[in-house]
Amino acid sequence: MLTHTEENYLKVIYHLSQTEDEGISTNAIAQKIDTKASSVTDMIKKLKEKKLITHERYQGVFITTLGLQTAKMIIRKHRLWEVFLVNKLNFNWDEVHDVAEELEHIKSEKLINALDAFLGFPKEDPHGDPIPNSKGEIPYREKELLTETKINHKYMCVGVKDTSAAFLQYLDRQKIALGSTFTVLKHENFDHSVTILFQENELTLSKVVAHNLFVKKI
Amino acid sequence: MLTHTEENYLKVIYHLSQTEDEGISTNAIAQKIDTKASSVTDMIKKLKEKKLITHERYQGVFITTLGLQTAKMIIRKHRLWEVFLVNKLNFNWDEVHDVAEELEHIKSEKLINALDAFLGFPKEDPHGDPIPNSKGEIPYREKELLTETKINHKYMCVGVKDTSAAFLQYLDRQKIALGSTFTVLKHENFDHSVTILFQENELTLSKVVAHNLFVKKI
DNA sequence: ATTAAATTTTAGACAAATCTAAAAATATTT
DNA sequence: AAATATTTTTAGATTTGTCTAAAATTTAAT
Ligand SMILES: [Mn+2]
Ligand SMILES: [Mn+2]
Ligand SMILES: [Mn+2]
Ligand SMILES: [Mn+2]
Repeated sequence: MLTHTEENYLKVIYHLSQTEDEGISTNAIAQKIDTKASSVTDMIKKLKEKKLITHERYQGVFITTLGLQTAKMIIRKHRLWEVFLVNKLNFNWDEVHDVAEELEHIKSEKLINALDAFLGFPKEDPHGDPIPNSKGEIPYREKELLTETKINHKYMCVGVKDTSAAFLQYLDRQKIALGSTFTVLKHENFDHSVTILFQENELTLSKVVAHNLFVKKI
Repeated sequence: MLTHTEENYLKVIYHLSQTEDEGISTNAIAQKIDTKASSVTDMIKKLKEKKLITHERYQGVFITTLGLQTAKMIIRKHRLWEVFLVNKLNFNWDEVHDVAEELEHIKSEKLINALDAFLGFPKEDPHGDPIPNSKGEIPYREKELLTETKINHKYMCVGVKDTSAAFLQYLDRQKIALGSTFTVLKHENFDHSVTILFQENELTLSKVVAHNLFVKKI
């Protein structure tokens, strides 16, 4: 049985492993968890003891198959609870993260599977992130960043890379939501901003924004 | 901000206070929490420090107004989550307690009020226990134990005093649920069992059972 | 009113999760 | 290759919640 803290560390290690084939560094983990490297070293020993990760001194951390499976179950819970909050309790997509961060630690297989069924087995959370099924399988969905799109093609917004409240609220103000469709008009070479035709208006999105919006050609 | 443990202690103290006007003894708390008296003494100091209880050495514990209000909010959460599990996720009434024991510690005012609304502002949980509203007001409902009923009157089952899975499963086997109606036929003087006419059959319930069933005259 | 029994508190220890400061190992510059 | 900088680990301390064993206090019994 894992503590909340162990689960939070494992989730961070899982996410860092997604974009890194070398060992995950102590510092990288410390930065994500917002703690000290020495605390991470302590926790690494515990997770290693529980066979969730492997680790050699100074060599970085690798997640094991068990760790991977465990992490995916925590992420499954996090994302299902987010769907519940948005679809059933009318939370906005910028309000769900902190609560889901707590709810993801509730330990009941029956609960999470019943919740999954109650929500109609959703494939994605309110930020467009895929929800692992009860076996830990993650549904794949084609998507690319807005920065990588081709001009004069039509796209649909299918996810956000940055899930911070600040970014989500910015999108709300631009009326951009998951499912929004638009045509890419121009990629500005100078500042890498992207101009789109959205709801009959031209809208220019900065590189920061474009680089955090997942879209799909339609 | 209270820890899960502090909240669990406070809830136990609240419940013990309901049937006791003297101070709550260290041992009584220890027994409910399933811990040692010395641990309780330690926790008493913390709860006193936070003004949730008052305490003089060897004199037992009294809950304060702040402690009372805080306890009621935890109980509100516990019971609302139980309603959610039974009404929305199809849990049986004997399966909800342990999960609710975890869910009650999730800290979000918005969440619990949204859940309350989503459930249609229920007045009682799946065991017939009243749900405090957002102000901490507890709806009153007339009820008495089956042992205190009068013969030849009709009653409706409105609650259980013992909420253990074992008792709830016993009631399931007898087909007795909240809302069930019956006529009291006889109080047996010798063993204090109660015979009722329920669904056209005579059913004799032992003292233990009758003393844990709340009913209301109809 | 003593004595005996039960309850409650204190003292000291331990595991979990954190921190600071210092040491050890690795990586980067010159 | 040596010197310097960075990263990582260790050592030792702190807080929370728990425990055992012993002391203090209250309650019950003789
Ligand atoms: Mn979390
Ligand atoms: Mn999400
Ligand atoms: Mn609890
Ligand atoms: Mn209940």
